[in-house]
Amino acid sequence: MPESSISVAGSPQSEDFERVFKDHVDHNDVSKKRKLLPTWIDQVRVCLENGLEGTNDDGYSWRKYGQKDILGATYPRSYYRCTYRSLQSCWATKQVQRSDEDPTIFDITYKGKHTCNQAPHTAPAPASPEKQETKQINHHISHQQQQPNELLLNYRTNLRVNTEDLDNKEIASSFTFPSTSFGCMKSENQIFPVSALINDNPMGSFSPSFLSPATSESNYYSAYACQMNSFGGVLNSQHSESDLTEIISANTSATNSPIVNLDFSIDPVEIHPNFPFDTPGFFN
DNA sequence: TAAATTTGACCGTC
DNA sequence: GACGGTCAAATTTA
Repeated sequence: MPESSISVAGSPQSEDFERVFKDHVDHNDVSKKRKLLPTWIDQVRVCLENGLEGTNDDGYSWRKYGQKDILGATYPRSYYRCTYRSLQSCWATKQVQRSDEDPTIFDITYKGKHTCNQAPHTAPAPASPEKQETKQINHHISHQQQQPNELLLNYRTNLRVNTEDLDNKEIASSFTFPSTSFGCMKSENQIFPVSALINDNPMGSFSPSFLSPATSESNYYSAYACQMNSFGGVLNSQHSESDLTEIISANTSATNSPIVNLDFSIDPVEIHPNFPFDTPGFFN
């Protein structure tokens, strides 16, 4: 799969996105007609990067089955279900909603667990729907005179994990951060250096004790503030509060939940802060 | 030609 | 009746 070749860690799930999990018990879906899905939602915010295709491949094979214009949303919402829905009775679905505020960001909501045998890392990985959207995006961007700041912003990553209602502590075992994606993490009002959280593991990982502190309400963690860019710097946050307030939780399992990887395909490059990005021809 | 996508219609919920 | 989610026929793609 192409994205594996651009992955720092070589993970087939390499994605440079903000992934947040929501531990959500869906008590409302009692429709008779509609399939009852497992009661968890895994919501992801994907930031597509210029020149990165397949950044949003979660390793599963999805088939698009619908698209709807959503009230108040600029972009339509796409509906996907597992390719092996019929073959293996896998009822996992996901919804992909392009962000109004930042078209390079896709909000992806996973519903239902994958019950198919397709492991993410062994997936045949046909062009995922996101890939195709990514291609469209990239095509679009290629026709824009993207400003340096926009470029830089494309290499951002921000992540928040909500452990509210975190009955399922499994999230800790499946949730990993790459050490290269950000330099610090914020837990509510506290900033934690990543180095304090991630030890020898090259990919970094949350310890259960970190992810699952007290069971107080709204005890979310955010790995947002430090937006490492490909130029080796830290960007100032330019996200709106709505970006920050995307609270998601996951009631997930280590086996079925797409593993979070925040990989960047471009190696960090040391560039002087005063580097003239506006030099003609530097950005094409 | 099989598989995937598109898209209008249908259905359930609010 | 509006809206979101799903179905399924038509169309496109590999």
